[in-house]
Amino acid sequence: MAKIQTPQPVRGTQDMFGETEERFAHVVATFERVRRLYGFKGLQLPVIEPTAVFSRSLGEATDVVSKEMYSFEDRGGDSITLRPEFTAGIARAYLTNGWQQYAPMKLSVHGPLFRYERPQKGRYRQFHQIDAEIIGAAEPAADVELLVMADQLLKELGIDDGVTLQLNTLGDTQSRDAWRAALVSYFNDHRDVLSEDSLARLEKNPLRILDSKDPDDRGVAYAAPKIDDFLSAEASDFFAAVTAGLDAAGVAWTRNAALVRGLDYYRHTAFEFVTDRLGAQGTVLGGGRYDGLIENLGGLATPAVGWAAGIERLAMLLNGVGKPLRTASIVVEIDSDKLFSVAKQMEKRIRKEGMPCGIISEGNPKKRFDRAKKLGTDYILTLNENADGSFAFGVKRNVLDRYKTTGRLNVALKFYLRDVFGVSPTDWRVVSHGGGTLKLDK
RNA sequence: GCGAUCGUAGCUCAGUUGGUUAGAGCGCUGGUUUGUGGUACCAGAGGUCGGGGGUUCAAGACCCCUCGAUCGCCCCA
Repeated sequence: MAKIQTPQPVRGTQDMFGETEERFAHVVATFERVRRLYGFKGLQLPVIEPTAVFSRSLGEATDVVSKEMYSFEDRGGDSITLRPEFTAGIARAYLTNGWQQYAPMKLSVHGPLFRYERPQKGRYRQFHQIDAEIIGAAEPAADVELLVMADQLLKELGIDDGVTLQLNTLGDTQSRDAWRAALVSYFNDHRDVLSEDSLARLEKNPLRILDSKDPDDRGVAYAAPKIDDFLSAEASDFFAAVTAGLDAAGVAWTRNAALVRGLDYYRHTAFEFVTDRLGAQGTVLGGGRYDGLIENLGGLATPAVGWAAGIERLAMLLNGVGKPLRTASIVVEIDSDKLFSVAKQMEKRIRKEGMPCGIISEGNPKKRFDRAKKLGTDYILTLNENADGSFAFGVKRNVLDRYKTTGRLNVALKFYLRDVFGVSPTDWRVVSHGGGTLKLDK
């Protein structure tokens, strides 16, 4: 008989469990809380879109469209793509639902995205992002709002340490085009020193030479023409307004004139929060203004700005998952229906008080304690029977109460112990806070 | 798409220049001891050494292919 081969997971996907999952959930929960503080509305969007949503919005970035999207034909012969980003889908929803009527819109989403790439540190084929966008707002205050929110989010996650906000402007269309032309001619004059990769970039995506990692390119890139020399008065004022807004809000930033975007629809502000703690994938949150995108999708020229951040990367940077909930295990030491029913009632009250709790009553007594210890619960409550038929109720505390949550256990069982067993709340208070054993008379 | 490193039990790994029947810790199962403080004891189950092919008297080890993982390059919406 042939052995059944267990199917393997799809490359670049992950199964999250335990601490990994808790970190992930913490990032999402924090984002959901913070985005509300700034008045961003939530969105739920399809994971699949017509391929045109992305191929049209991404425009000339042929590598990205042809090689790095998960696309397939459905049974009707339509080309469908698993969303590789949020922005294009949001723009499509904005247009097809007539959301112009609500402009300017502050929107947020999170969920899975798919890119057919080689997995590496902090980079998966199915990955997850949080995303925030402001559509229909042309003023620099929108950029500032988004950045202030991002800054607060990173601070609340406790990962702002070692993370810096790098900021640049790509100018408006005229500025950007003039700068790009100057760069092409400059790099053409220095072909001899450019790396092989950068010679290819010169044809396809010259701006990208500026942030090349190749040491050969560094010198030329550093001396390359600067956007500042090509900025129109309007573009210059816009950027000044953004930086002034950040300063006023107390958000630290550094100028990175080499920070660029590969796609043509980006204008003005480009930014990345960067860390040195994630190897080659240093960007923790990135975005910019994409005033040209909605036109690419057939809409009226609509200003928009937004950012996205990889949840996995944020989760990796998390130092802890926040304030832990105190937990309890009830060990019923011997098999007894009466003890089990007492345990059940205690468990219910403890849970109702918001403290996770479970009963352990399988295996020999030693195993029960081993299991309770292994669960790492903060309190182990024991139930046994004394020789005289009364119950012995023990409380063992496994942790120092750094978070002042001792009260919960006390409150959960206070009246139960008093009403059913006549235990005085004072005696119970001592035991629940310091540990010890109580005799429960029926 | 390219490069480097790696793949042995459920997990983390050992396994010498190729040489008897592939090991340990943890976990798991059963039991013993003990009214429980992260350290008891005994026993047991569990491995096509990622997969395929080759070299050899002999391959977990060497060679080729393949799949996967990790890290980097390209790309990064």
